[in-house]
Amino acid sequence: MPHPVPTGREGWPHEAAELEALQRVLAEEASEAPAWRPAVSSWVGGVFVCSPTGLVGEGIAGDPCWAAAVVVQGQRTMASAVVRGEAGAPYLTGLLALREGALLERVVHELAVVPDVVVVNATGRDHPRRAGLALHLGWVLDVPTVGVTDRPLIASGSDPAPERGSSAPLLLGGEVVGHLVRTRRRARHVFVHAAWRTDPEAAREVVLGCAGPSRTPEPLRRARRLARVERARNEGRLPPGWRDV
DNA sequence: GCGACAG
DNA sequence: ATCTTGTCGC
Repeated sequence: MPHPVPTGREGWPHEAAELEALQRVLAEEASEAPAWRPAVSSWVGGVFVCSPTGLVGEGIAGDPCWAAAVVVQGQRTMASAVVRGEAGAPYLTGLLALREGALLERVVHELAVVPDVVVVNATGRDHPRRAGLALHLGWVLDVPTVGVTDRPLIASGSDPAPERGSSAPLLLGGEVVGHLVRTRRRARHVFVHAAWRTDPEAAREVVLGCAGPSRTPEPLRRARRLARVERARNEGRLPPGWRDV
């Protein structure tokens, strides 16, 4: 039987209490959603949001923000989009969706193609209500997602071996919610999060499958680059003689 | 009560 | 998130 769809399908509540209630529902739906498995040559999306140069701390609602999305297959960028928007709220732990969610959805909808899976700079199951922004975005878009962050939210794990490709489980209570993954030899590992329709193993495969020479997975690295270049343009900081590539 | 705490 | 970009070196 059909699930009751929460909040009249808004997707991105404006109030903390409403978001928290939605997150509890999403955590439940994520367990019931059909599992997705990465294919050999998936079209992998990456999305990234950046804030104004010089902003420190959590910011406020209305802060200008830049969001970019790219779709990569192999080494090639197949599509990209970048938008300027406003933060929906300050950054508050566990409520990142309030600040960035709507803007992320917007930039993905600007893409000319639909990626098979999207790598999001946020957590997934590693969250107080088991529904971080990466998972939430996948639910809104109806596209599988994986989270990649520099640190965990509330989960933990031990250091993987120093060679590229090694990993260690990311644990929350007794549950594996992702992996610590070494994407580059001797570089600090990244935290890889199971999110919308992805389990920890699928998430790990997606990240290693799209990892290039850099520590940051290629789709995410390219989206970050694009967002920051757009920010520089808007702030009038483009280096003299700058050419896009 | 205090600190920690995705971006 | 931001501070910092490409560059030289292990």
